[in-house]
Amino acid sequence: MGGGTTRVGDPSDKTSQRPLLTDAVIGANLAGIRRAFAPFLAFGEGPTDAVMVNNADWLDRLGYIEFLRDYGVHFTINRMLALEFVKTRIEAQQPLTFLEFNYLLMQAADFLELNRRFGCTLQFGGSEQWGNIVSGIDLIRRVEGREVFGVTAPLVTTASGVKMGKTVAGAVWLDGAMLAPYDYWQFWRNTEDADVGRFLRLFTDLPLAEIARLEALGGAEINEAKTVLANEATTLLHGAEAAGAAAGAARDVFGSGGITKDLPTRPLKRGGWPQGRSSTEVVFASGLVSSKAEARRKLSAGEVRINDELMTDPTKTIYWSDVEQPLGVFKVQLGKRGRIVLVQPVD
RNA sequence: GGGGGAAUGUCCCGAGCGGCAAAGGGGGCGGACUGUAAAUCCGCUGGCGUACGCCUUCGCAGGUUCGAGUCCUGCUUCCCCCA
Repeated sequence: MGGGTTRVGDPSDKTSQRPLLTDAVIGANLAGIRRAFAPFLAFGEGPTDAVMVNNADWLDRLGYIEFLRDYGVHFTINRMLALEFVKTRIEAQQPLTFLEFNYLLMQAADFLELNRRFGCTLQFGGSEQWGNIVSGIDLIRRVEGREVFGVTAPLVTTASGVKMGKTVAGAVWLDGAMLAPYDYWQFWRNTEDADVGRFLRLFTDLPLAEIARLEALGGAEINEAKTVLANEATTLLHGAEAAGAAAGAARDVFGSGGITKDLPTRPLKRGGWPQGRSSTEVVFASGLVSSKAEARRKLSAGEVRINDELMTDPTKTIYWSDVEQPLGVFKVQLGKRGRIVLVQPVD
């Protein structure tokens, strides 16, 4: 956790100055990140358990002179100028601040510190971290005489070049409270054909032979592979039960057109309205749109179905008595086969 | 220290003779076509309101004007050139 490095910000992101975070916020973020990783890692005290540390623990105490003397001596400008991100910035006549230039020293120092404290020998990161990681490897070799390693992965994009992680409601959240398991399952189910094999290898633990069989499926049969991908990925994050429920909900929705309690559900206050609320209010309550104006637009454009009926009048009253039984909810759907949210009237 | 340039719809890029809710892309959402896919074509993409409508946006703060993204002044940040 970069509680220390966050104070200087991400050098590559020049458009937005990263705000200084208070210790309280950093603590909350740390807890949040820990929660996000919990399904995949076992945190604890055991020999193979995961630990999460905050680099503010050692970076904050570091004085400038001390920093220069302990770490600065091991870095030559000659080598740093040869780094790819430095070269490209200089060649492109783009400014490279001293702060950015120093960022990799701090990250290298982190690796060294982790190596000393925990015997950490491998640093993993996105491909843009290559220079930072290699600098840490060099530093550890010089200071400790130990050989350590780095692994980088390319930014994952879809076959059509789109960055991974964007979806209707924003990002693909790992937190089930931010993105319902059903929607997480759907995200994987809607993978592009060309990505299925790659994603199965990257995001599931299936045997390679099985993956090879799945990605060989052609035409509409590839959908079977997508279902497997969705099941596996959702199981890893939310567990087999949630994955099964999401798959079942999908069968009901896309197969029979029915609804189940496993679909995302949002409340709608009855308030002072005894009979019902306008279609705009109901759609807004679903969270499928971010404003009532957008709800009106989408209704008028014929994008919305309520209880399987195309609803084009933004002012039409939806009566409380129109809820679908036995769940007692309105089924709000964006697009003919698009996202579905159940809206439940509450007092 | 001196000179020049730039900041636009809070997703991004980017046009913008003083009348602008603001061109055009990309992205996103929807439709047609399909297989809950891709590609292609079409529509939508500031907020509030049932509605004539109202409100808020162009780095920040003032000013000129009936009226300012557009002109003037100061400030902030960034870039380039000279020293």
